[in-house]
Parts: sequence; structure tokens; C-alpha cells
Amino acid sequence: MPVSRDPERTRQKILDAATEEFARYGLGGARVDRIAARAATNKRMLYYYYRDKDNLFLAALEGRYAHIRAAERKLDLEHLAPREALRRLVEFTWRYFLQHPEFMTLLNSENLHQGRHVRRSPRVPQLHSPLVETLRAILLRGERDGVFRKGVDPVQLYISIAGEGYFYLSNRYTLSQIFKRDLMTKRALAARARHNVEMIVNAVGRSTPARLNRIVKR
Amino acid sequence: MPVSRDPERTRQKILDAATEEFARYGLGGARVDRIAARAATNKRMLYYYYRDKDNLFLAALEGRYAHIRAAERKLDLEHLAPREALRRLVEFTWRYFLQHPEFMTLLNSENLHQGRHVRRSPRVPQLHSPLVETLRAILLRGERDGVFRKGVDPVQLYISIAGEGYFYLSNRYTLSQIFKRDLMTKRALAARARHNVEMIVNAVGRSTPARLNRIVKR
DNA sequence: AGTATAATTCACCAGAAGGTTAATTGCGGA
DNA sequence: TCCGCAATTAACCTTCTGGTGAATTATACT
Repeated sequence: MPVSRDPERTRQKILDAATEEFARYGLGGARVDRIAARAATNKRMLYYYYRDKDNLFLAALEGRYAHIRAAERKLDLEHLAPREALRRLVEFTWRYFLQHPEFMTLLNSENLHQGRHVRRSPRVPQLHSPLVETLRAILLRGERDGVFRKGVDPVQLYISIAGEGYFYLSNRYTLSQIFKRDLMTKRALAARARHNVEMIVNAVGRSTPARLNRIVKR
Repeated sequence: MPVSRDPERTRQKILDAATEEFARYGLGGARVDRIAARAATNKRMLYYYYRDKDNLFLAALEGRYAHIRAAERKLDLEHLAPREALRRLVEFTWRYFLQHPEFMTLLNSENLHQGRHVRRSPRVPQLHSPLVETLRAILLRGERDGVFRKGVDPVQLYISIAGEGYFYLSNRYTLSQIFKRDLMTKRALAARARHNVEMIVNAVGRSTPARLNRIVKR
């Protein structure tokens, strides 16, 4: 009986399988054979569509970057009051990392390799300039409304927003072990979410001047 | 001519070489042959002294945990005023990650493997209880002196202190690429160091109540 | 219906990887 | 001085791994 063909679907299945595999084992630990099996296709197909393992990894990484940025855009931050917009972004970022731990693993892998894949991708920086611009606009509005301090740099702010949850979640296994405490209970997670918002709002808010503004722009 | 024998030195050379190799390539990417070559010894020696690759990885990880904790103890935080002690700890932690990026890489690798090595090590939690106790004492003194809020949890605080710099440094390659900006210039690093201190002092200080205290203790 | 081509399959390969067997050699103690 | 054992070496083995050559089959178009 004939096997039906659907190139686009095959391509997508490979990418999905690869994303899972890379996220779970890292670039070095990922196995091409396992990706093929997971995608219920032939190993040869990975090379047919994606040339080689590294290129497949880049495709997976780009896919996840696109995914988080798309979800972010849906927040519709432009139409919210500055404080509320910021709060929403912080909460979203935390939730996203929590629900998509595979994204953190991919990033770790890429950084272990000193960003050598992402460096060759012109698509990735493109994906991020809207984020920076949105954040910049929020900060500007907040400044005009008198609720945010002046001169806060959107890039540095975003790094703080993401970083706040990243270490907690990405290193949850070692942290749980060294401190002999479960960091993943509902209560602990909820508390951390609140904490993140407060840290960021504190840093940008007008009342307590932190030094985000001192950070150079270039 | 006879090759002089020094088991303790051989053992150490292997551990050093392994630490470098694991830090650079991760557990999966590390090559046993390369470790042997780097240690200027025979591959068989790794297995003679450390049983297998995983056990060697654990030894390297334990070594680095011991190293940072030892350096931390030298700060002599007990004899400083609470605010100053906290500031010193934040600055130290940032500087340590900056000067020892291999530590972050090892942690990432271990967390990729869901902490399966560290889970079997009773030594590692032991190494960390002094840190928690020191931090707890500082917080208590600060509370009594009226400069810190009540009920801040030392573990959660430490995670914030470490996390503040971790994302920035560990993900410097991807971040630099996606935002098209060099995060490792002297100025950027200095600014970030200041920022970290301010974020933490803000969060614990009495004037601006963050929610660190709300986080469950167990 | 026939054909060109895109999509898919399958068998295969060379090198690499972790780990082991067994022989050898230096050293401390009697 | 010689012996027993710890330390070291070298060659080897099996399994795995990313990647490929070439044949095969479904499909869209004529």
C-alpha cells in the first residue's frame, strides 16, 4: 500500500522531534537517529531537508525564538498603561520559561557553543528588534506619565526581566539538591512570580532609583 | 629513563583537565581522550582513579562547588555590618561568575542532566549549609538593626543574588547576538555590577518592601 | 497513460567514543 | 637487595554516530 507524501508535514515533524531531542540532551547529546525515530521518518530526511545536525539545531533554535516572540506580541502591551504593561511582560516571561523549559535548555546549549549557530542567522536579531522597540515605547510612556524613571535602557531591562526567573528555573535541579528544598511546589512558584514582578517594578519605578539608567547604551 | 610517580599529582592533573574539558564542551561533548591528553597522562588513569566519565564529572563539579564556597568564606561576612556584608556578597558572586565562567557551564550541564550526579553526592548539600547559615545570620542582624525587612528567606535571597548575574553572563553569546550589542565591555560590566547590588539591597532593605518574605520556607 | 522530478527508503561506512585486558615498571618496606 | 603492590602504559574491542550513495516510489503535470 502506498505511503502518502506530505513534504511540509515531514519537514515540520522533523523540526518538532529535533527541538525535543536537542532540548532534552543538548546539541552534543542529541542523537540524529533518535530524532528520525521520533519524527517517524527516515534519518536521510533530516539531511535532505536540513543539510546537517548543526543546521537542524539552528532551525530548532530559531523556531523557539519565533515562538516566544509571537506569544509576547499577543500580550498587546502597546495598549496598556505602562506599569500594567511591564507587569504583564514580567509575568509572561516567567510563565513562558516555566511552561517551556526546553527553550532554556536550547539557549544553554547555544551558549555552551559560544553562539556559533545564532551568529550566522540574520533572522534572529530581526525577530528581536520589535521587542526592544515595544519595551522602549513602554518606558517612554511611563516616563512621560511620571511613573518610571528617566533613561532606563530597554535591553538591560529585558535582561533583568528574563534573568530573574531564568536561574531559578534553569538550575532548579542543582538548587533543589544543594539547598535540600523543593523549588517547584505551587506555593514556591507563585511566590517567586510575585517576587519577580516586585523586583522589576521596584527597579524601574520612580520612587526607588536603581541604576539601570546608568548602563551604557552601546 | 624512569618516569617519576606521584599519584596525588596525577589525580589532581586529571581533575583539572576534566574540569576544563567539561566546562568547555559539556558532559556530552567532553572527550575522555582529550582529558587524558590535557592531563599529560594515559586514558586508563582516568578510570583507575575515577571509575568512569560520570563519576569524574561529579568530582569536577564538587571541586568547583568547594572552590566557590571557600572563596566565599574568605569574605568574612560575619564581621561586617549587615548592609555591607550583603553588598560584598553580591559583588563577590558577580565577580566570581565573571572570572569563572566554567562554573556556570558545569552547572548548566548538570541541570541538563536533571541533577543526576549531584543527587548522589552527600558532600554537596553539606558544602552549602554554612552559606545559608551565614546569610541567615546577616539577615537577622540587619533585621535587629532595623535596616532589613523581617522574614526574608536566605535561600530565596541567595537564588536572587546569584541569578541576577547568571543570565547576563551565562547567555552572553546569544544576548549579544540578538540585541546586537557587546555586553562584555568594561563599562557594561561595571554598570551591571552596580545594578546587581542595587537590585538586591532594594529588595531586602526596609524602605521598599518586596515579597521575598512571602516565599515559603519549606 | 507516460514521464520528469520531488520525496522517501535502505543499506552501508569510516571514524570516533567509552571502556577494558593484560603486561610493565617504579617504589617503599623487610 | 629483593619482593609485593601500587601506578602506569599500550594495544585493543565493541558499539555507536553523523553522514552518504544509490535505488525506489508517489505525485503533479502534460
